[in-house]
Amino acid sequence: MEVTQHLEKFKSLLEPELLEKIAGIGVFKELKEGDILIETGQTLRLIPLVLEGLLKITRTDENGKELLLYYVNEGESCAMTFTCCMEHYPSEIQAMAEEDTKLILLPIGIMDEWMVKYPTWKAFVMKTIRYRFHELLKTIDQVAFHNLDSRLIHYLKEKSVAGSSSLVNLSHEQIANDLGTSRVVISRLLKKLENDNKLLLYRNQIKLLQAL
DNA sequence: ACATTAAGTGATT
DNA sequence: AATCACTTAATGT
Repeated sequence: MEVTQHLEKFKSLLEPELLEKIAGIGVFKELKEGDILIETGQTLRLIPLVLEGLLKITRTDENGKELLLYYVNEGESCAMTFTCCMEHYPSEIQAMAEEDTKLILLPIGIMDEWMVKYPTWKAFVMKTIRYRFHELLKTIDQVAFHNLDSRLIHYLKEKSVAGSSSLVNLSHEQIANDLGTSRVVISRLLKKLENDNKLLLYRNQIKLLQAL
């Protein structure tokens, strides 16, 4: 079955018996780029495990403004689900597929049992929470202690690394959304960076230079 | 050629 | 740094 092959990614993390259970209970789901898995305020009764692709987790304010919190990569799960959805609290974040994504959904009911029954599951849960928390702290750090310039530079570098290319294919608008600001501001900052020979601007594309 | 979307910019708060 | 209003440039049909 398709699910079983994808579970390979979890093989090093979870015991075989557990993997079988996941394959048995889990519901396979595919998201297209831009599809929304969880919206703010929604109560999710399922735990997502990302098999392939990338989920973008954002905070949305009442005006619909977004702020990028972190990404959920392949072989990971959303830490928020473990914490808030276990107790049936509504989600405080939004999860959107950054690219076409395949995932397995597990009912939250299994949590209690699995936590005691499978040490690897407990370790996995703890690990993802710890890692997410770390990522979140990095984001808070950026927001709290750095101005927009350095946040923008940091953001571009991360994108560059993620795509392993000095070319970043994003519009100013998209960047502004991720950083929770307006397009005009991003355009101005980018222009300044271009004048300083830190990067080159094209339509829907930015080339980062060594000087950055 | 025309419409649409992205990016650049001055002025204002 | 945000918003407005407007211009210019690139792209799609």
